[in-house]
Amino acid sequence: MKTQIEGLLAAALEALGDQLPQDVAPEARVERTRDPRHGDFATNVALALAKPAGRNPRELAQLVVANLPASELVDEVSIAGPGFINFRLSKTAFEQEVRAVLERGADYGRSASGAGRSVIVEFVSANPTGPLHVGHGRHAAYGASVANLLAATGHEVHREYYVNDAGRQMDILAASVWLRYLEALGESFAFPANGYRGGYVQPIADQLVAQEHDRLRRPAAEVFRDLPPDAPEGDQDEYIDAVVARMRELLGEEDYRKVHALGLQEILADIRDDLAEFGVTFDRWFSERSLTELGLVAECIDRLQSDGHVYERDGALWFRASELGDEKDRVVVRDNGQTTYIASDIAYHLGKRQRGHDLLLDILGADHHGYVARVRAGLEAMGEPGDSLEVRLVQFAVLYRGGEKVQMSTRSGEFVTLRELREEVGNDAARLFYVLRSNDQHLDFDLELAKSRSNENPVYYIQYAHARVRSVFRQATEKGLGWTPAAGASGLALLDSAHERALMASLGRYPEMVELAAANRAPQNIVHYLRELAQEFHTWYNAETFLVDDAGVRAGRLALAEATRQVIANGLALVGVGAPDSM
RNA sequence: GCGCCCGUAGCUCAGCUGGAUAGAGCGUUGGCCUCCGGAGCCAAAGGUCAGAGGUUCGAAUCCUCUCGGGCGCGCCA
Repeated sequence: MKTQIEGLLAAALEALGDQLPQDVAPEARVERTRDPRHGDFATNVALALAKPAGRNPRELAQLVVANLPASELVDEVSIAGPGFINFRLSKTAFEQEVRAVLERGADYGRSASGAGRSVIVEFVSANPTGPLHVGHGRHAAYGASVANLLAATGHEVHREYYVNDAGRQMDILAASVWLRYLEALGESFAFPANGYRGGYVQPIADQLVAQEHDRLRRPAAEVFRDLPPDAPEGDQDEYIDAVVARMRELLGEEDYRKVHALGLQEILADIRDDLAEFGVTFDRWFSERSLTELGLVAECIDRLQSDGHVYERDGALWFRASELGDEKDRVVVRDNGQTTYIASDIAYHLGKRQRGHDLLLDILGADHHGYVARVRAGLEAMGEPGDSLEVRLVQFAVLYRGGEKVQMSTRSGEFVTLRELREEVGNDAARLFYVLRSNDQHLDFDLELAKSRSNENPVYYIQYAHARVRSVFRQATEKGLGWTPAAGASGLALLDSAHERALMASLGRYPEMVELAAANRAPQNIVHYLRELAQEFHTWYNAETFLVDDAGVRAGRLALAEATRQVIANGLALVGVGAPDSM
């Protein structure tokens, strides 16, 4: 609808030709009005052009209006306030839009505005050292919704999970698995303070027992001989690193790798299943280790070196990030010869560009904001545009049960997992609650509210509207009242209540909402829109009976109801929430 | 100390990249089922958009400062 108005306006400006400044000011736009008394759409072109044209805005507005081509879509054009041009659309325009919803079905709201643009969305990317917790759930829901929005607007979208399988945390996981294995075989000792103590480690250790029996068993006395003290007397980090080193020494690299791989494989499988059940899938799980194994990190460092972007100091190799917008220079190769995560990240992001993606969209935790300048500097050093990287930060989610905050601590292994949350409140409620708030706003996630079956809960409120339409159609069938889209389309002309007109107008806004939400990476726009749409539907439902005797009116009302259902279903799909036939 | 994010109704939050009289939900108060699903609807009350400057036809929105909250500032990822 908006595009059609823009078309009319463009024609008018064209007709005026050189009577106006050549360049239409970029801030000149066609927008929805907020107040229905101002019609349906308004444009500020006259205001925007007044200054460059050196003319009175109202006078300009009259000129524009006089040159607007006639259209059956517009009932009235008026000039208001300082020089706004208001358009009141015709009933025909609204009916046409409802027909478009019925014709395009699940495709209604999709556009090609992003066609030809390839976006790689990286999200979740949680360390595979344990199950996902509720914070990761927010990343998953947000990232998946944004990816859906981009796909719906025609972008070519690639979803990726970066697997941090190369770092120290993974070594600690391997050690934790092995120690639980030793315990299972009867060794006894104090579990390291900084090891992974969560219950999920045990089944992996048990599997190791089943596979290897006691082949990897070593006496505890040998394992812990002459290690530095653990916390609280000593340093827990130093201690756990010593345990890892001892493990590698006692098992040898091959068997060490075996345990490491088992831990990684099991936890990743769990994460993958968890996300899949949550409706979140990836096109690729990208291994950090593969970057090193394929020599891409080394290649990247070579390039930095030959282009003069690095220097040596204190035995380490430093990247001149501060010359490219970062706060300080960063170590890419440590004094022990190991590359740092920054080197991997640069290689990884460069690879994303080399794979042909125009936009690299990273969804990261708010605590990673310092990382942005680093990677951007890296991309620029590699000759890639810094603005090809876009980062959206997701703020923390805090769980509440009723009014009580649910305490969590990763350290003790006492955190609520995403799986537990999903089992408690259901996937639909979880998906919707996670994207209800703007990503850069802290989220208070109330478990009781998410479970409640009342109008406090937007999930049920929106789904209920969808189910109600289905129910009405079931009733119609039972009463032997048939309905066809064709009959519905012609029946629309018979609808003229304020509720019906308002509902039609809201349906027509959907494509703009998708466009907007995609551009702003703001799935909450869709949720809020759906809530309003459901509200208008419920209001209409209470005010009017659909299954009336007059076949024409009945067909029209069913058409409008069906179109509403379709848009609700389309919108819910974007945020990964189901549209049930009954509840 | 420096950097990033946030501050909107009693509570939880929207606010369409600067538009016309700032909106929802909950909560509070008062109404609506012989009728397609009451998991619903209608109505009322509730605001110095943290504060102060600035930019302009026009600011919750953009800029500066102040106050308050969160998060960063490793040869960890």
